[in-house]
Amino acid sequence: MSENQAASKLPPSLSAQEWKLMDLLWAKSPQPAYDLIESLAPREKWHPNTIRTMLARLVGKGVVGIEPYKNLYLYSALQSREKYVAAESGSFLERVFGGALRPALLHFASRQRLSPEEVRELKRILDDNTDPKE
Amino acid sequence: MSENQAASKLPPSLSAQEWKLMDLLWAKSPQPAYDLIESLAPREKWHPNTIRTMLARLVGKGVVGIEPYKNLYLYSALQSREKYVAAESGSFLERVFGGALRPALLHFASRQRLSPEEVRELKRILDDNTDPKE
DNA sequence: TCAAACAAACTACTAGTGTAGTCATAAATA
DNA sequence: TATTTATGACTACACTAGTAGTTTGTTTGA
Repeated sequence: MSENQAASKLPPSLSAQEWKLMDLLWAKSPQPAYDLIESLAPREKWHPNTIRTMLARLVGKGVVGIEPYKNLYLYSALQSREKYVAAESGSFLERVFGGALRPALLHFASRQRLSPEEVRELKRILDDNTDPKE
Repeated sequence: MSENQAASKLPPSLSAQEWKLMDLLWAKSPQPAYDLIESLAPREKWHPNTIRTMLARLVGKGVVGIEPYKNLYLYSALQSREKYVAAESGSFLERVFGGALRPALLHFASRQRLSPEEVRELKRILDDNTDPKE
């Protein structure tokens, strides 16, 4: 089996918990386990070892990199957040909306009151997004 | 333990596979296992028993109802699809976009070329959605 | 120098999911 | 009626994730 799935098109999916950990690494990499534990343990009420185990598993999956530094290890995100956002969005779209973007947008847009400013921004995005040729 | 989680605010989450099964039940309920197997087994290449097991588990979770009919059972979706769409959308938003709707919308809107008509429709949705007071 | 404290590694246990095999029973058919 | 077949129930097994305990090695202050 291939050890390095890091560069694969299909990144191993992340659980909700793993997202929380990864978010820290996406915000700052590399970091020692200690810092991650300090941030997450109280907030999520996780045991330090829980976080270490998660880290080890993410390293095993090739999602997180590990490098020795002094007497400990530094961990870093190997995959871009964007990649995961795209992958998750895709699988979400597929699962829930059968892959159709429009119903998803409609759902999200109608899910919450948007401020006029947000609406304006979205419209601008929509305009930019429209294929000018048509 | 409570047997009836059916009416709970937090429906048990569905896996991607379970969504596929539920989509059939959302399209038509009730249905005998046979019909579901006939639809899914070839398309998904699942063993009939796999589908029966999934059904049994969904029944156990209170997501699917079961009623005897002649010499077999009919299964039906107990939860509305909308409820699951909302729940999944919420957890997706939370996980990937930290619960913030706007970045999610931006992401989706910029994810794909939209046709002018789609853009128009979305704008209309946005207009309808805007709080008129502000 | 010796013990406390921390890092890392290893181990463990549960619940859920994917996937199906096996068994019992009932129904249909040769 | 004896046999095949369809249904449903029960059992199984691997894998992952959540969650942490245990062990061991290392660092460092008393």
